[in-house]
Amino acid sequence: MLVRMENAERDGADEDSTCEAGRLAALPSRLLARAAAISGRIVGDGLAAAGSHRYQYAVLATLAEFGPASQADLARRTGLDRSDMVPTIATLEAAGLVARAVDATDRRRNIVSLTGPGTARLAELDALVDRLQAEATAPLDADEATRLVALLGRLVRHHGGRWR
Amino acid sequence: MLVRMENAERDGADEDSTCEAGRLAALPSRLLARAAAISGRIVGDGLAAAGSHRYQYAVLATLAEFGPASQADLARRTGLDRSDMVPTIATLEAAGLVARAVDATDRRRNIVSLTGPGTARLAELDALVDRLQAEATAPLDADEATRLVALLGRLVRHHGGRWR
DNA sequence: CTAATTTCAGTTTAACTGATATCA
DNA sequence: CTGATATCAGTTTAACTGAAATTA
Repeated sequence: MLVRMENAERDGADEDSTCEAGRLAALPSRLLARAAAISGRIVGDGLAAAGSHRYQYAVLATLAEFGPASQADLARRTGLDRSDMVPTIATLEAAGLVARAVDATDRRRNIVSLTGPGTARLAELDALVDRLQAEATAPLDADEATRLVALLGRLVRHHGGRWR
Repeated sequence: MLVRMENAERDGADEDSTCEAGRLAALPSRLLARAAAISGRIVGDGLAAAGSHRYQYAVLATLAEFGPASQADLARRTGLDRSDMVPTIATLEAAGLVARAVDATDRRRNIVSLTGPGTARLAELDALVDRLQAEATAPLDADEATRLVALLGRLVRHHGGRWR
């Protein structure tokens, strides 16, 4: 399989000695790693500047979409580790953005739910994240970004749909 | 900008409670992170099983393409950190795959060059890496993988062409 | 003097592991 | 009993930082 880029589709930036170049730069795994690092930094910094964190955003967005859930369910739905869930929920609860209550029907579980302030906060963060995603996928237009998402989605789903 | 996936282009895998789902799963930054994690694990494990490492492969491939170079030049061309270069080169030298010699015209520099065994080893690793890239980009066909690489290449080049 | 190179020692951070207590 | 949950403490690893010694 040959998936290297040769010289097609350059974006204007010439190679220089302070920038990696060559066959290596066209390997899918390396491009994925760099694109992930770039987008991760943009989204992480943007959320941090707004006083949040991608773990928090993942929890809030998942609660809004699926409704109240135990921490274990949230971990599965967000892809976060169960142990990283604990301080994330604690921070959100301290900020009044979620409520945590022992499940009366299964007292092992905490039922986590969005509060009113949490819903409002999520609306702000949704708008912010939309801008950050657009920044992260620049210079692709909306159509190209959609194609990228479709390709990545198929790749990720093919490889088991889970992290480990 | 709306770059979410809705329900189009599913790959056969239905959502279940042990797999993250929802809007979140269609965010470019998250898909990039997961695709990078998947391909990084495939390539890293594959190289490890062959007794190598992606840092070593990056150095060998860059030496083959650009010829002998100082460690600082190799760091710039590969995108590796100058400090991670040191043990990488040391390991390659100990295995006889590269030679390291003080540059007579600038005694701060080590000139690193491929040895015969290094060239042979690179040929093996090139074949291995090609297989691993194909595995990492499955289930995309060659054409789709090329499109993915083109999109990622434009994204990465737009964001400065460097890691930091 | 400043600036580049190699090297080392240590930091940071996300992601993860293992163990414990609790409960179904 | 097994198995799920919430929690905590600690590990791992890549990526990075800062500084020393050397040389241009």
